[in-house]
Amino acid sequence: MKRQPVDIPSCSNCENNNSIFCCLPDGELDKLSINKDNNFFKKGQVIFYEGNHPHGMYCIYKGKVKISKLGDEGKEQIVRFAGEGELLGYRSSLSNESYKATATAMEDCYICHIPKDKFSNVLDNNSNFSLEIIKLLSSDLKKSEQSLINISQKPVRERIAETLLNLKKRFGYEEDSKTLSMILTRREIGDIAGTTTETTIRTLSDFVKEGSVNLDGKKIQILDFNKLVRTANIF
Amino acid sequence: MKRQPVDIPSCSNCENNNSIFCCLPDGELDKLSINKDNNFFKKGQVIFYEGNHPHGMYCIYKGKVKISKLGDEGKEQIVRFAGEGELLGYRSSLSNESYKATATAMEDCYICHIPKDKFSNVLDNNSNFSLEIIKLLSSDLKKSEQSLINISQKPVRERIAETLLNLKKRFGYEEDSKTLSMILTRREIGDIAGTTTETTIRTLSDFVKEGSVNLDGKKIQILDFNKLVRTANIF
DNA sequence: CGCTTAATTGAACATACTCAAAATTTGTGG
DNA sequence: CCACAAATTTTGAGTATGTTCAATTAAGCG
Repeated sequence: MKRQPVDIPSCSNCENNNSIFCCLPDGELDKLSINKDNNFFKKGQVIFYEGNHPHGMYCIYKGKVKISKLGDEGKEQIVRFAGEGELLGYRSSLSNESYKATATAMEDCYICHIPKDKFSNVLDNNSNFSLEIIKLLSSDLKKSEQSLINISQKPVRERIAETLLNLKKRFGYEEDSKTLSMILTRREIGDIAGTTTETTIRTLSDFVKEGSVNLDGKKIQILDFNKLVRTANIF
Repeated sequence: MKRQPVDIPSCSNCENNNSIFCCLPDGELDKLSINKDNNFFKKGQVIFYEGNHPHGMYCIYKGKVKISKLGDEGKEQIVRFAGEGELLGYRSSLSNESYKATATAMEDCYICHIPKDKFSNVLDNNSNFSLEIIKLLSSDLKKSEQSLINISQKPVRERIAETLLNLKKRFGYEEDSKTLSMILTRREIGDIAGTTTETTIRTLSDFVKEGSVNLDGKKIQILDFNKLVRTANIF
């Protein structure tokens, strides 16, 4: 597979305006653009590793990324996903710490890198932007605490159902309005839900038997959304 | 039990200088003090409930507080503890959201309340302070993600051992240099480690048999710290 | 195609939970 | 300070959920 050449616009012309930068005036955005560079990552490639040191932060221009941590026995736990317009690695960079997780490209990605000092400078001079970062962190923390309580207290069956629903909410369907557009291995689904590959497979095949889901290789179709909500036991 | 009258100093004279406010110049600290008020909470009383709405943030002047969330079946998960000089409820307040957890006094507490607008104002005008808040959130998020992976991947025995070690690190020993100064019920220890009361009791009594711990009612003495570290399987 | 990786299935097993009952501790009012 | 009620701790037995390990089949990729 060859790298597809892509023209990367300046931050102020970036079409990913769902991003956290939208609260910044154009002048400030341009400051970020000055030293940014754009990198191509092929599907499966690692953007940064847990334990290594950051020199700035990444912003996804195109593609999807998984953020994961490694447990003691080498088992992976997927912490979250990041999509277009989202930031990666800014926490470690701002706190001057090593990366606390590994970021891996889930598909071919174009990802901009912004040097730490530029980012810090903009942060210092725009309290609105600081507040956005604080809100972002709060939101991530909320989700992490919710995952904690889910994994701690809910049975695997409910967690896997909820994982499918979250994938739907986060990345939506393909054109057929039922196939999850995020393609994951069974192991990765288990790594989100906090269970083994085998249990994931068995549970998914239960869902098929029950008619809430259809499987076509790695493609997962949600046939009965409400049933899956009931299975997930969400209120 | 009667409320003990206590003189609460202005924030700039507060002896809890381990707090996040230390990066602020005195003038700014005084702004926070203007509208703050101090409240007494008896052991066991709730400072705020998950789901309710914040009007500002709390700063602990004296005492210890537990932060917990309720799972679907009503089982509690203790998310973290907060001690003197630490902030509570600032996330929800800054994000204009309801509280995502419940805060309960673990002992008699004096806790200051600072109105939202004062806090926001100081945040807007002190980028150092914003950065401190960002670092604080990053640190909480890091811990939450670590707990997630622990609960997901480690056996109960290791988690309970690690819980004891964390209680030691966080709150230290009494004068005898071996009794944990944080007193918890067996249920609460389980609510941290993500397990049941019965399993907690059985595991603690295993530790006693193995000589790493001694139990005296709710008081827990750590007899062999290194053994406990090995049990916790921490590197 | 051939090779590597992923998915699937089965059976045995272990960890930790549930439920029930008894013993102990703690808190409170008199 | 005591007595009683309430809460907590403890123990036991049975059990379910989910893991582990091994073997087979299918899919993806160069």
